[in-house]
Amino acid sequence: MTIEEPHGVDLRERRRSQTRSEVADAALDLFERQGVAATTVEDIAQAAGISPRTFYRLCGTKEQAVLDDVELAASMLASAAEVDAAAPLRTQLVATWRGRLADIEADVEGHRRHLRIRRLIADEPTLLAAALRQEHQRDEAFVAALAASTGRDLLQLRALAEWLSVLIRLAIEEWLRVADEGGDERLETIYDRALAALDGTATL
Amino acid sequence: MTIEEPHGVDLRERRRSQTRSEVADAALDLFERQGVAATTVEDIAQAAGISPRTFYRLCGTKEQAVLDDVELAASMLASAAEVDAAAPLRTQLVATWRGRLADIEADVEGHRRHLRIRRLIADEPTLLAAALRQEHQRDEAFVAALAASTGRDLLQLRALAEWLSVLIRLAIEEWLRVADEGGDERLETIYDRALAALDGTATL
DNA sequence: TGCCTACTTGGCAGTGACTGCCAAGTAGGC
DNA sequence: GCCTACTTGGCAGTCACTGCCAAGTAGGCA
Repeated sequence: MTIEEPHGVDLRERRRSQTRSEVADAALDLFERQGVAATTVEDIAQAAGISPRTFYRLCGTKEQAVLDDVELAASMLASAAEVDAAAPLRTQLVATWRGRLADIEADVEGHRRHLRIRRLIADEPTLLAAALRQEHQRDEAFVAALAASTGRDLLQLRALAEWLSVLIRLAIEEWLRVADEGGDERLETIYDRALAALDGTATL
Repeated sequence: MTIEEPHGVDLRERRRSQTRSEVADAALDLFERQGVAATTVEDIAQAAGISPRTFYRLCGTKEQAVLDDVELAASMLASAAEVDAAAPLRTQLVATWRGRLADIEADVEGHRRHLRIRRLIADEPTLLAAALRQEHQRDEAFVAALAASTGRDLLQLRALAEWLSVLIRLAIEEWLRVADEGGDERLETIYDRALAALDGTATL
């Protein structure tokens, strides 16, 4: 069992994530064209050139097919690990994320895709539910990671995690809104506006 | 059409929500006993003495059967309408909700049920997804109501709504945690702790 | 009192998501 | 060129959910 580990893992893994992303493309396309409800798994599978059975093994559900790619999750966990437990947490995380969003914006191909998915999520209730759940899991993992690396009070960490999550969501949703109205405001600026809005909450 | 409106609407409505809550009880019971996945709609319908077809008309989905009852939604909208647009919003809303939570705690029968549902949500991914989606819709409606009654900047209102939503979620989840560990801390106190944690975020 | 009509209920049939199981490839490592 | 782990696809089954139609049911009215 363990002996065979280093077989062709990398190669197979690569192939796997290759088809995985082809499937995601096919799904995204069909969802945009016909809506999620009207798109069957068979449609997607056919468009991606695999069998429905394989689709399920690969993606689990229709929704996950387009959602898994929205991987801020890894970023979030990474930022939890990098944190300096002795210094102010919020400041560090806010700064980290400003950089992270700049990276996202820099990858034009990737962020265009990201926006397409976000738009879809906003329109499709079943996608929204799946996305929210994913986000929630991400937040929980984040809290766990923060707890591990800082050892602080759980309620406070939860508050911090949810707060940060709101900040990012606000920024990205505002980004989508701006983009859909033809604006070209930079993501970083939008992020700063979102931050200001969230902080301004105290005196609103 | 319009002539028949005042028929026996109230009476029928009453009957309807009567069976509706019987169904909810049956579902809650079965979910706790066997888990959501292992419980079929037919099980619930049978336990509630109705046909599956009627179940769907009444509840829409398995998950909604237990979720609809978690109606903080009305409260939230009400608090948006009551708001004094000239005074500081956050302060008003925080105060309103302290009272609202006190009411919830006062209704012992009701809050025990509420905790059961929350516990279930925490354990059952499919319920979680549905609950999150419901919460999201609630928040959007809240923003719309706030916008209507205050006319302030949308991004700020969104930030405020999400912030408040986090506060309430933190409080209720902490409440569940405390309850499950046998503590008997008052909900109001927990709410204050959650508020402090969320405010403390800025300097964490 | 008994009909009229709007509304409710339940059954039936159909679609499609998702799963476990089994058989047929396929591709590294010997 | 075989051996073996892993991948793929098909098949059958369960169950969520929907539209349609037929059979109640309960107020309101002659």
